[in-house]
Amino acid sequence: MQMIAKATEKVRVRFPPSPTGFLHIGSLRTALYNYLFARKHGGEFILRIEDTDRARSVPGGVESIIRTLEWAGIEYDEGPQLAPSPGLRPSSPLGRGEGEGKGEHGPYVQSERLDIYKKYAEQLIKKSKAYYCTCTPQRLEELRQAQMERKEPTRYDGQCRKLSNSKLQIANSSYVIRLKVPRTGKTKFEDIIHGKLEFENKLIDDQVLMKSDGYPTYHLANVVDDHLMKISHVIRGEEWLSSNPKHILLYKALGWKPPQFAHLPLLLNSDHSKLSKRQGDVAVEDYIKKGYLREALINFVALLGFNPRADKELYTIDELIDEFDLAKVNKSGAVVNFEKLDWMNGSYIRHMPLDELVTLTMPFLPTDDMKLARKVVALEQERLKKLSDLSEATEFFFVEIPHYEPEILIWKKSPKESVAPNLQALHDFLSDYDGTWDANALESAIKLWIEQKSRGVGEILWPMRVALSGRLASPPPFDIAAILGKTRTLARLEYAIKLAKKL
RNA sequence: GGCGCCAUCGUCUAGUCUGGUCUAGGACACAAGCUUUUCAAGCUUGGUACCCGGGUUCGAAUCCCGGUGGCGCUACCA
Repeated sequence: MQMIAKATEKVRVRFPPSPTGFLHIGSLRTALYNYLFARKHGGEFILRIEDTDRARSVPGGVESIIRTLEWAGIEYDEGPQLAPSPGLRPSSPLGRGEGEGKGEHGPYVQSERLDIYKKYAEQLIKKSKAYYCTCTPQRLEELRQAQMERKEPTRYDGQCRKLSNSKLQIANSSYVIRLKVPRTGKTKFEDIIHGKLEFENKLIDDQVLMKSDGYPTYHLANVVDDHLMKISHVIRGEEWLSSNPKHILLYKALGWKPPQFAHLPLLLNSDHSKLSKRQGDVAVEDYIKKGYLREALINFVALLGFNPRADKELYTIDELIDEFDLAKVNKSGAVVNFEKLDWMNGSYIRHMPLDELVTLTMPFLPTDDMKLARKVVALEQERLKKLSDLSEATEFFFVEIPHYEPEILIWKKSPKESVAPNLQALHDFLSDYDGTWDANALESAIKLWIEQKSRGVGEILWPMRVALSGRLASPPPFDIAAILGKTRTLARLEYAIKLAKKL
C-alpha cells in the first residue's frame, strides 16, 4: 500500500478526544488503531484535547481520558501531561513526551490555542474565502424548518455571504465566521478504507468556522491543528465521513495539503444503532471497575472491524502492531459482542501468572492476607470471567459459616434421608484423620475411605462440597477443605448435619 | 426529506481487489457427548450465513446494473 507510508513523509497520527465525560469504548478503539498504525510505521502518536465546546466540557475530563489511556497502555509521544500522581497501574509508562509534555507543536489543548484559530479565520476573511455572518439562531432555525417542509436540503441560505466583509457590519452584533463553500463543482478525495469518494459542492453547507463565543468549531480547529502538528493520517470514526468534504475545502482555502484519511466503521449496539449507554456500559472506566484486563479489552476492541488472520483470536499488543493494516480494516459497522469479551477476558485470566493475578484481584477480596488470597484465587482462576466475579465466588471462604437452603445438600441420585448419616460418617472419619491436611492427601484418603465403605462417590462428595461452600457450584471439596483447615471444615460439616436432620 | 456509507452464520469475522481449490473456513454463543460430586476448564461432534433480482462468464460470495434494507451526517456538538 504505497498510499499509506511514503518514505519521505513521517507518519504522525493523532487522537483528539473531547473531555465531555469518560472515554468511550469506541474512542478506545480509535485511539488504539491510531497507536497501532503509528507504532507499525515507526511514527508518532499525538494526544490532543478538543475542548472547544465550553458547555460540554466537564471538570476532570482530561485527567480521566489520560488515566484511561495510561491504564490501557496506549502511550502517546506528544500531548498534555498530568502532574505525577499515584496512578492506576504503575507498570504502564506514559508517553515519552518531550519535556513538559508540550512537544514542539504544543500546546495540545485547543482552548489554549484560541489566538491561532482566530488568526487563520481572519486570514480566510481577508482572502475572501470566509465571511462574517450575523444571522440569529432563530432565523437559522426558521430557515431549516422551511427547507424541511419544502423537502429541500437544509443549508445556510447565504444571506450574509452577499454582504461586504467589513468590521462595520459586525460592529454591534454577535457574529460567526462561515466558510465560503464553492457553489459548483465536486469535492473528491480518497479514503484509505472506503476508496474514492466525491460530493457535490452545492450540497455542502457554508460551515461555521468561528462561533460567536470566540471559540472555533471542530472543523476549523481540527484542520488547523492537524496541519500545524504535521499530521500525516487522520484515522477517525465514520461519523466524520460526511463532513470530510468540508475539511478538504478548508485545507484548500487555507492553501494546505490535506493529510490522508481513514474512516473507521462504527461500533454498534445489538440493535445495530450507534453504540450507546442504553444497552450496556460504554465507558472504559466501567470495564476497568468490573475487572476486565487491559490485555483482553485491547485485544477485543482491536478485533472489532479488523482481523489479520482467519484462525487466530488472541493477540498480544506487539502482534497487533505487527499485523496492523489500515487497508484490511472493515467497511461495515460492528456490533459489540460482550459475550465474546467475557470469553476473551476469562481466557486471559486463565493464562495469567498466578502472582500477577493475585495482585490485580486483591481489591476484590475482603482480606489483606496475601497467602490466603493466593490459594483462593488459584482455585477460582479457571472459573473467572472478570475479576469482580471473585467477590461473590469466594465469599464463602470469608464467612464463619455460609448459609444456604438445606435442600441443596441432597444429591440428585440419593435419598434425602441418607444426607445426615453420610455427612456424620464423613465428619467422624475426618475428625480422626491425622494425615496431611492438603487437597491431594485429603482426596486420596477420602476416596479410599468411600471405597472401603462401598458407597458412591457422589453421595458423599456432593453434600460435603455443599456443606463447605454453601453453593450449588463451586471448586472441589478437597481444595476447599484444605484452605478452610480442619477445625472450620468440621464445623461446617456439623452445621450441615444439623440442617440435614430436618430434611 | 437531502446527502453519504455499508451489506457472508444470532454476533465478530476469513474469503471479494487478482472469478474456479468455497458442497463458504475460524471464533463467541447455543446443543449433544466424553470427563466428572457440582461448576468451570479441556476434548469431540452438530446446526445455522454469501440481502433480493437481473446481467457478464464455461463458471460469481467474488465483476457490472437495479432494487431493498441498515446505519451515519444533515448544529454557533464533537
